[in-house]
Amino acid sequence: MSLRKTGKMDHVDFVTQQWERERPDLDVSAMGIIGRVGRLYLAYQAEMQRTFQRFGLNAAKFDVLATLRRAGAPHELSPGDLLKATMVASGTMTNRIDRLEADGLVRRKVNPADSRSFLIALTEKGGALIDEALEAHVATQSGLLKGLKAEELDQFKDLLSKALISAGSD
Amino acid sequence: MSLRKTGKMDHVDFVTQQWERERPDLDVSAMGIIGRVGRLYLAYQAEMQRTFQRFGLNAAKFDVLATLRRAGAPHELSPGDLLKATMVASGTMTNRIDRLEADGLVRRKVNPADSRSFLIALTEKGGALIDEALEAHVATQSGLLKGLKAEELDQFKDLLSKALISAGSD
DNA sequence: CAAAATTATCTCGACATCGAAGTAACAATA
DNA sequence: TATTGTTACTTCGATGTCGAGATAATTTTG
Repeated sequence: MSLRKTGKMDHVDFVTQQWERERPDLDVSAMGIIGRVGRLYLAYQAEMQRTFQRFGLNAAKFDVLATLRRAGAPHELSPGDLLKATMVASGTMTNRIDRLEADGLVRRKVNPADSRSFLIALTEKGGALIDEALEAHVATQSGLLKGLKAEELDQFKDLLSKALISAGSD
Repeated sequence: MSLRKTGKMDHVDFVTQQWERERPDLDVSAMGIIGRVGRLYLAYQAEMQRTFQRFGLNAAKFDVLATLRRAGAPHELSPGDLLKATMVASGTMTNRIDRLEADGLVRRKVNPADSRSFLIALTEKGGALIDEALEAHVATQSGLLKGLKAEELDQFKDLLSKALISAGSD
């Protein structure tokens, strides 16, 4: 590695520059964007996780509790509903529910409409916890973006939406 | 859930709207950005993984092979160097090297400068594979962004850099 | 109404990751 | 050179995820 990080170069620039030296035949311009999306995602995850931990949660548990909470009263969804909302595999959701149930944050109720299924309901404890954790979470998220002006945030959201469409998502 | 997805609303808009109904006291505007960064990351990962699989690789293996390749000849780094470059835990790197070695894509050579360490070297097979996979990878990345114009890409990169700084990364 | 197909969830083995503790080698000091 | 501290990597147990197959209930079909 003969290149060095200097001046205003971040890690993605450094990698890109290495590729330009080693494989000048390749167009690595897209890597500059996709690489930064990845770094940004990791930075966000790391910071948000700190918030979750303050409430004894992790991203997985928060995800399920928040999904139940924002579904509205009576804060009950079937495992299948939760699966669709959270995009994890079936066994993963079973595991998450098991752990939340062990923590006393949700409980499995019989589903009168379909006894293959259940209703996963927030307990009083779970509801109180997610309401509190959510407030901290949105504060954390605001803090992560506080370096951008309102106009930049609007532009950024537009470009993210366009990028999602370009990537064939949503 | 009484809200419905309609018109040009993506999943993040849907979630945000649920929160505005359930917790109108909270400012969830940051969620619209951070949520999209997350969705975009997942979309990119999913698509890039398809490319890796065509070469019998996954993101973890590609990551290590690419790091060795872009380091330049003789394509050898110590496990510690690879650790720093890839940001995984030490045991994870040991595991990755073990698997790549089992595939015949890298080999552990003695490090003449320090026998606590090794040099992880691309084999001929590994070097040929990563060169080929890399070409497909940059093509995949370009395809993921093809819906954005050159000017939009420039703006997007700037905003991502600003967002990284705002998040305290790099 | 019985049989077949579908649906909803759970089980379980494979795998990747983390990170603390262990082992071996190097470096610094007296 | 003997001791002490540091560094480099591996080991290993805990955790989380995936996804194919198993189980049980519902729905469809004849």
